[in-house]
Amino acid sequence: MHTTIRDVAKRLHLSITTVSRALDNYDDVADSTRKLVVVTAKEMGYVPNRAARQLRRQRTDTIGYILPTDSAGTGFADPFFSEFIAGLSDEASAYHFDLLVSAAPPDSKIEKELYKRWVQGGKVDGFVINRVRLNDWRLRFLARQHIPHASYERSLSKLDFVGIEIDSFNGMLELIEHLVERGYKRIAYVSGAPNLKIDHDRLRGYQTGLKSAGIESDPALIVHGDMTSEGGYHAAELLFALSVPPTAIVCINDVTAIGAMHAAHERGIVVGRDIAITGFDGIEDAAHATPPLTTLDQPIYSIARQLANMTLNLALRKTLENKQIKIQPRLLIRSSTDEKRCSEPGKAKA
Amino acid sequence: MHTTIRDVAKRLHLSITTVSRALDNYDDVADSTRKLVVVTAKEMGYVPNRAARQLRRQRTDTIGYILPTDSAGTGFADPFFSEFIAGLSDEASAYHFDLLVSAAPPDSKIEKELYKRWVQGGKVDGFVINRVRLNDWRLRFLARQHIPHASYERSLSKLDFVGIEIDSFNGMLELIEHLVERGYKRIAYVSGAPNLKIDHDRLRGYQTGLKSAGIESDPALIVHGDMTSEGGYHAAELLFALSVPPTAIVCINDVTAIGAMHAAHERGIVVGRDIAITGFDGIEDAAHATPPLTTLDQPIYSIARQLANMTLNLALRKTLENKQIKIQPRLLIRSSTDEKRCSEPGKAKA
DNA sequence: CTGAAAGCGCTTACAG
DNA sequence: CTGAAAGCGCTTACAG
Repeated sequence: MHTTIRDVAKRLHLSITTVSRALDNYDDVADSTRKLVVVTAKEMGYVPNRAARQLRRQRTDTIGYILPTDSAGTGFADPFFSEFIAGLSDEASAYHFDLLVSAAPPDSKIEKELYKRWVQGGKVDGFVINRVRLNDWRLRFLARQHIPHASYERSLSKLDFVGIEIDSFNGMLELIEHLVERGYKRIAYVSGAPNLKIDHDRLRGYQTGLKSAGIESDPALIVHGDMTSEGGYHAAELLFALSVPPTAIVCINDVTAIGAMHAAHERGIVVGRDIAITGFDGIEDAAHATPPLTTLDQPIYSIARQLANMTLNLALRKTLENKQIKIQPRLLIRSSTDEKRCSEPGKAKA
Repeated sequence: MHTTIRDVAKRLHLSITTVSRALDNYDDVADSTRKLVVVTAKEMGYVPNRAARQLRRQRTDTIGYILPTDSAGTGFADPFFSEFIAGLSDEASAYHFDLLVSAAPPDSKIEKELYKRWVQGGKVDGFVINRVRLNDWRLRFLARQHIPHASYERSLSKLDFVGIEIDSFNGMLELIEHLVERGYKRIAYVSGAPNLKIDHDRLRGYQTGLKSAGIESDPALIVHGDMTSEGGYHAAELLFALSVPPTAIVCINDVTAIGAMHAAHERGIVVGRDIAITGFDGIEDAAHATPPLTTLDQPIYSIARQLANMTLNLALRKTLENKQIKIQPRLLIRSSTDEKRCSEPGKAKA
């Protein structure tokens, strides 16, 4: 179909061996030959066939990432993932790696088969994983198969961990402290999925934060979301329907918080005055929400780049400088918690 | 490394030919043999090596998509792309295709090299393209090379077009009509990039809509954004600084509108009362904005699935039922334009 | 410094 | 119904 190495060799009356070596910068090729080959190859538009190279080299120079979509498929609209994928792509490109992407609902049969097929079929050299679950079969599977991978968040298992951890726990402590300082006491939490590592950490941070402030935790104030705006909206509605509603709502992530703000707004509750609402992520839209959203910011793009970097370096059998990176979220205080606090409409239940 | 077809054949004392054919459902294999092969292959965890198959079949069963990122890389946070990629992945998976993703700034050298490398290196069988430019080299290039592709939006060129078009023009007419009906007359437009097909259509729709309503268009009311919230924010600031600011702002997309709402809010201008703001896309966060955003909704996920479907069917040399699909955006009227209109603070300039 | 040859793991005419 | 063989386009020990 396209120009092959054979075409280039023929044109120059050289062997394909020499052409291949010239292009790969082996040092046992005459300089004059190399130059000739390089120029001619470029001129002829020669690009090594990917499949042939993969087959011969027994590696793919490709990393895989599987999006944690809903089973519904639609409504998968968290800008977190746009940024994350952009980061993965850019880092992969910088190393002449490719990024293979697919989508599957977390913990589904589809997910399992995808990972297995990609591993067995030799589609990728390694994986980047996020939205890690507390007990995540992916991590066990990849470790057992000795497939390079870097994950955002470690699971609870004792496995060797390569990846990045964000200190959600201390971030939440700081956030709760901020809220308490502003006078908020009846603070609710909207979760993502209970088996997510980040949810686990953030909930613990929330609870410990309350305890440190001497606030008794009220189970009615912990409600389930699903990390979407829609979920945040419904969760907030439940909270507002309580006999003693919260005066602050801490959300697992920004899009959840945006949904919660919507629910507040619909009831005429003014965010930042009547109620405080907070997020986690630092997506661009959070800065532009009405009012701008107080959040724990994490550098999504950069995290993605680092994860891709770890994975591809593992795939290249290089030793990593840092196998485990810890990052601190940065508390961005904005108007959604910034105005002078309202009076607490009631006391926390016993 | 992994189980190969040879391993399976050896175990069953069959030739690799027979194993291959049994697994591929050729009809000249004894039923009993086929069953045996299928069961054994599954048991042994055999998955055909992707590179070998690609090399032999001379096709990749992979479609490519290149994200139009900023050169900066960071801040690429439009949920449009999360949904779009989810759609591409899901459709590709359904046909046992893979999705290769990379990122490059529009019209950059990097973009050019990526497309060329992917084509020459036989990395993908076809492409899905969006954010089409008026005069888009990608479309010319892929047509010339006879590479299957489907694009979201056609360019201005006369090339055969396979893909989806959205009727931005009539959508905007309808939107402007809605605004005029509500009494808004001084209507501004925040653009994306002037060379984008969608921007071209939407701007024309805006202008024609004004004309139909007998409103003279004021060049000062047309300002540049960049399809991000940040861009929308700054564009709106410019508009608010005009001696006679607009009473309505029509934005190229939803995230731009969210940024514009922020700018309004910051100046104490109440959106939906003091000013109308509209978007385009129908992303989830638009429904949850404060106030919820009036927008022209398009089914992003489904569009992506259809584009992927077109591309992979072209790659499979099947004839498409519809080479060109036109869709109508759906006007979703929400509170950002819904409240009773304010008095116009001034007359349009001559 | 250069080339002939093997082989990566498949698929697919072709022969029987 | 089954198998032996060629060949997809590379890379890389090995020989000279």
